[in-house]
Amino acid sequence: MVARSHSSISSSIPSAFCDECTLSNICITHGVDSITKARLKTIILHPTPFQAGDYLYRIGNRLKALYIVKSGFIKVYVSTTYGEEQILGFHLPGELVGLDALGTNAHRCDAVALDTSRVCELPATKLSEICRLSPKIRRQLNRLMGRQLSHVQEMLLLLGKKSAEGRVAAFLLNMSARFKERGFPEYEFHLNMSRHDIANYLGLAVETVSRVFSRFQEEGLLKVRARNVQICDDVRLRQLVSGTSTKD
Amino acid sequence: MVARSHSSISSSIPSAFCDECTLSNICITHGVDSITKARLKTIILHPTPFQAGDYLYRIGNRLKALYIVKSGFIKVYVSTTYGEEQILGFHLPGELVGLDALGTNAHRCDAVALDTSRVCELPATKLSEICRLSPKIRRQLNRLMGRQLSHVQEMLLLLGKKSAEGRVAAFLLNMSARFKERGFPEYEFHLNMSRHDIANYLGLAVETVSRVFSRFQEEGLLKVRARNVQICDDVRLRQLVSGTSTKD
DNA sequence: CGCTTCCTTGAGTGCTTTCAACGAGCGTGG
DNA sequence: CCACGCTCGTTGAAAGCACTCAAGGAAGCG
Repeated sequence: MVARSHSSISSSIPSAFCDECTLSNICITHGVDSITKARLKTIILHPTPFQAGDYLYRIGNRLKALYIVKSGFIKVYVSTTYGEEQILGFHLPGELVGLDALGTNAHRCDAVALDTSRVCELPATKLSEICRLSPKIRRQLNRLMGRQLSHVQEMLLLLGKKSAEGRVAAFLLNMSARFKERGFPEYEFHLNMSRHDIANYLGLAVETVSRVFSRFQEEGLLKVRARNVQICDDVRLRQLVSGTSTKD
Repeated sequence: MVARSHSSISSSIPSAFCDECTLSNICITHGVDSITKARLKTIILHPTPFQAGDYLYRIGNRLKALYIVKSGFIKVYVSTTYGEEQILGFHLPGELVGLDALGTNAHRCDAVALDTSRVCELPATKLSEICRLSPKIRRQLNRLMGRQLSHVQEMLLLLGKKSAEGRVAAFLLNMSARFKERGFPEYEFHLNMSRHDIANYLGLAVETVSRVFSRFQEEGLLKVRARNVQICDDVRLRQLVSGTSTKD
């Protein structure tokens, strides 16, 4: 049976200042010297938490700030004029949100909280100052953009080459790894997003996701109860991801 | 009939120095003051041209340099251990290649020339110096990363939500726009890549791409002769791109 | 308790893939 | 010069995977 005390990732509340923050090891400020940290402290804001459904920013908004997720869960997506949406990612605590606007100074995505979410805010007006502060920070920003690029590229591989089963398996393993990084159970977690969101993210129909979940459960790879997932056979899941599927 | 003098984009040869380079208006150095440009001149290298099939870098290589394409055509792709490949993009003159390594200092893609290609080389060791040179350059680098991110995100939408026809139409219009930016005919151009590459890039089977090309031609949207393409009805192509297709 | 949203499951359709064959273009070598 | 083999691109026929449509169950909320 799947435990039910899981929304835990939403209730982890790092303290307000970097040097005491429980996320510091995966945060942008990781490895920065204490002087710089002190100056960061004067720059970084801590706005009131976003509630589920609140937008951090919308498409077209001028870049106001970059956000580091402290707790909660952020969904980022693009939508076309015609109303189609494509979810680009789900952001967990420790991750930086808003980089999409660095190029044009205007956001090209929507970012919405799926859960009560606390964030640290790096005001855009202070960004160049932050970058001047230390080469370390510059490198960190580059690293984070690089990581984001890398993630999106993985997604391209997923959407371009993998079957429905491969995509869902990859998604679950990815979530698992990220929960683990954050000190949460690796093989038993709560998905904050709806099946609809998962389907959209993976380029599938809702029904297909549902069916794959069911099939995985039948085959003993998972135990699924609503949004609670327990991974029972990560080895086979990994095989499904790498397993060549369709085309090419 | 499609003209045949097209590989022209490979034979445009900007002069070696930025201030005389015919690409300067779309290059990373655009808008930089002359002092900085002079210093860039001392940093930027001009290696001997890459031949078709030559690799600029391979997955895992340490970041040696960023490359600005001066002429030719670069294909960038990831490949999994199992041998699957996913093409991430095709780079035309004026575009920056190698950003994927900024995060980890190691490349996560392969980059190969599809044609004889000249490049400018920004040595990685000089990168931080370049960044220190001017905030303008920093911003340009950010802009370029942002643009890349933005492009990959568009691709996600394409692969996640569009039908085969929509994908091919979007691909053709994208190429068209980029040729136009570079002063080449907008509605008549040569595709340097194979159908196989196009298919891979768009997450389709080769045969599907071929069929869509044929269908488009039958319907008077295109004229296709081998790799030469003439766009006859860009309006309907645009409709095909935005036209909602499958799922969601 | 009824409403709504979310999720699941079934049946049928269809788009894309797969398998297969063929023509064209091209470089090689007899 | 032409045959040969190769890659590339096209086309046809058939199969399959994922989608659409439809219905019903479960859970949350006023």
